[in-house]
Formats: sequence, C-alpha cells, structure tokens
Amino acid sequence: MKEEKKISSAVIKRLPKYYRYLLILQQMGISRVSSNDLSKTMEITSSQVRQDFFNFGGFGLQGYGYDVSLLVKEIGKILGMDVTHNMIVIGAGNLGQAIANHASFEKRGFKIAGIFDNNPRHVGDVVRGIEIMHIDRLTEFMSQHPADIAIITVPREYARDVVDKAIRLGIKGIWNFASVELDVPEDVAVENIHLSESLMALTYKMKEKRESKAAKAKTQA
Amino acid sequence: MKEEKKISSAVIKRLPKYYRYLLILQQMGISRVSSNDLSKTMEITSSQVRQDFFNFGGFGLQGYGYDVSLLVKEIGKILGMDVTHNMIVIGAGNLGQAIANHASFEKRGFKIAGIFDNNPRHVGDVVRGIEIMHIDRLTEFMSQHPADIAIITVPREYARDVVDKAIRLGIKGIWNFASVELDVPEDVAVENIHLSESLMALTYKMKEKRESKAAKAKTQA
DNA sequence: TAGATTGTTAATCGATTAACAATC
DNA sequence: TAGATTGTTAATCGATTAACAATC
Repeated sequence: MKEEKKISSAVIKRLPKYYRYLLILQQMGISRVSSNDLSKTMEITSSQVRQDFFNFGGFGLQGYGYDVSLLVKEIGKILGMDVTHNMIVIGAGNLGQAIANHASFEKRGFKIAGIFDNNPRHVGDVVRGIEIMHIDRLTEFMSQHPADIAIITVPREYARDVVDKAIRLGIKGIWNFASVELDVPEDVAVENIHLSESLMALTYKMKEKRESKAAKAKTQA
Repeated sequence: MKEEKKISSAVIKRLPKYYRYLLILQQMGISRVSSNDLSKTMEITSSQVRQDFFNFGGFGLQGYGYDVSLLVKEIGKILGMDVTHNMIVIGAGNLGQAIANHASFEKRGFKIAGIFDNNPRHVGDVVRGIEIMHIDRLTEFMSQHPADIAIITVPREYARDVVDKAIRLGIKGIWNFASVELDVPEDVAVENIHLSESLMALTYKMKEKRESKAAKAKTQA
C-alpha cells in the first residue's frame, strides 16, 4: 500500500498563489527563482516555501534554486491545470452571467459548456456565445456534453436541489456561490465563495483598525 | 494601557458563519442554543465554540447555554454590522454590476452609494436605480457622498491605481475582486476574493478525490 | 574549490481539543 | 438540590520557522 501523503489545507491555499506569481515571472522572462525571492513577493518565510514544495518531493536544485518553467508545470499538474475542465453554470442571474463571461478562466483550461436557469425570462438569452437553457434540459444536455464542474449561482433556497441533481448527472466539483453549506457524497469536491461572509470579515477588520488607531491616538495624547 | 487582545484570523473567519447560523435560528424562533448544538451544525467541536466566544468575554450562562438574540447582537457588533456601510463599486463590468445588484447586502446594512467605470459604454446605464458614473467624477462624488468601502471589480492592471485614488479620497475598506495583491496604508483594510485561486483549489480537491478513489479501487482488487 | 541554496530534521509557536471547576 | 452547560486552564496537535548538512 502506498503511503497517504495528506497535504494540509494551508498548503493547498498557497499553491494557486505560487502558481499566479510564477506565471508572472514566466511572462517576465525570468527562468530561475529562489525560495528567498518567492518568500519576499508572497510575504511568507523562505522556509515555508521550501517546506511547501518539499511536501511534493521538492522541485529545486541545491545551490541553484527552482526552475520557473518546471515549477509552473509541476504546480499546475498538482492543481489539475493540465486537464481541461468543462463547467456548467446553474443560475443565470447577474452573478451567473458575470462568472460565465469571465474571460480569464477559459485561458486556463476552464470551459463554460452550458448555462441553465429555471426562469423563462433568461432562457434564450446568449452569454459568451452560449444560449441559456431551461434547467429541465440539464439531464439531456449532460448526456451529450458531460461536464465535471457545476457553478452554483442560484438563490440559496434552490441550491441544494440543483446540486443534488447535478451530482446525479455526474458532476464531480461544485463551485458554490450560494450562501448555504452543501452536503455532498465523498467523491464530490466543494469550494465555497461566501460573499457576505467575506464582506463581514472586511468590516471586522475595518472596525479593528479604527479602534487600534483610536487607542494609539489616546496613548500619544 | 489597555491590553491588546489580538484575535486570530481563524476565529474571525468563523464569526460570520456563526452569525449566519444564528440568524437562521432566530428566524426559526429558537431563542436558546448550546455550544454543543452550534458545534453540530458548524461541524466544529463545542470546545472551539466556547473558546471562540471566550475570546470576547463569553456571552453564555452556565447551565443554560447562549441566548440567540444576544449572540446575534454581540457578534453583529463585533463584525461591525451595527453600522451602515456606504460602498462604491469601481468597475461596472459584469461582475461589478452583479455585485451591485446583490440584494442581500442591502438588507444587512451595506448600501451601494455609487458605481464607476472608465468605459463610456457603461456610463449612464442604470443599475439598481443608480446611474453608472465616469471614474473622473469619483472625487466630486466622494466629497458629497462619503463612502467607507470600495468594491474593486476592474481588470487587474487598473486595480492598484483606482485603489490608491479611492484611499486618497477616504476609503477605509477594500473588497478586492481583481487578482492582484494590494499595498495599502496601515489604517485601510483589504479583503480579497480571488476567484481563479478558488477555482484552482476546487480542481485540486477534485484530483485528490479521483486519486484516492482510484487507490481504494486498487486496494480492493 | 568556494558560495549558494535546497532538502530535511528539529524547535517553536499557535490553534484546537480535552477536562473540569464554577455556577446557573 | 441535581443536572446542565459555560468559562477557563491545561494538554495535544499541527503548522510555521529555524537550523544546518547535503550537494549543486
């Protein structure tokens, strides 16, 4: 039996950030980078950079550093960027259409295959060259155009139902923008974007900064 | 000098989640909740629930639990939900308009005060009753309608510039949807929504699940 | 060879969990 | 009073940082 190398979620959250910086370095024509360089742009320690890469076996060369192209390739592979992902958008409201329109996803191998809504008002509209279909046509569509990711941009009260349906039809990844927690089978992955939670985290930080500033002013006075 | 009670970011990220669940309980007419109840819906330990609240002094009553309304009020206050926040949206593309249209923010005291873009094509369009203005009018607008939060939905190459401008005009919180890291003065808070990083985290998890499933199948065979 | 920088182990730090006395 | 459940300290666990031998 192979060992289960469980990667911590802290590491996973940093991987896309490394990837983003490395793409920038690559664009700039920089072919070589040290853990120290990376640590500075990412505002973490160089030790952590090396530890992170060491989780996957280490991609560097002692005395030299890391080869940018190699790193891009390897981290890309780890992140599943070497595979094209077909995505369906469920919920063609403002947010769904905005996500569907987001050009930069396509550049990275994320393809919007279909857009669905239950509101006849949206059905027939064209977004990014794709006609919005009624949700009732999802089963038929998926049998002809299998997709692996469903983007959930329906109001929270519909989210659980459409997710269950999508999973029955073979979806393996849920990108959830509805503010509910989803229960899914063990072989399905979920990633949540909880906008209002993020906004509240912002106002928390703002309050904290207001207060620490006020405290400082008091100390000086 | 008062003690600096530094709350860890792990705690802060859980606060909006507590808040969301508590609002649901309140809507359901439930007035009392124990750390054990909360731990089950949030899938954390009851110990952590009590620790989290203990950070702020503890809101409970031994032998009884927590009063839902009190908890909503106190956590709301901690999160800065007792204050109305005026927000401006900079970048009136699909995403900016979608965010501006998001009804549920307004219910919680987040008000969209103005929407700005540098593209004449958008200027004059009306979103949620608000006319999109040219970015050149931002200074004038802010002098008449001070806002505290700027929502950044411009392409990444413009993000730094518009953020600098917004901060000069008094913005204290940046909700950043552009995939760049922002440098801001000490008294300004930033919260990032990096969509493509989230999507990559999803494909990482999907790959991991595929592999663990394959490994299991092999073990059984 | 000398210098640089990784790979990797050990030490430290912080967050989570356990335990239980306090008290409603 | 007996039972329940918090507040709070202590123990454990995991993630980050430090250190340095390996090696290019």
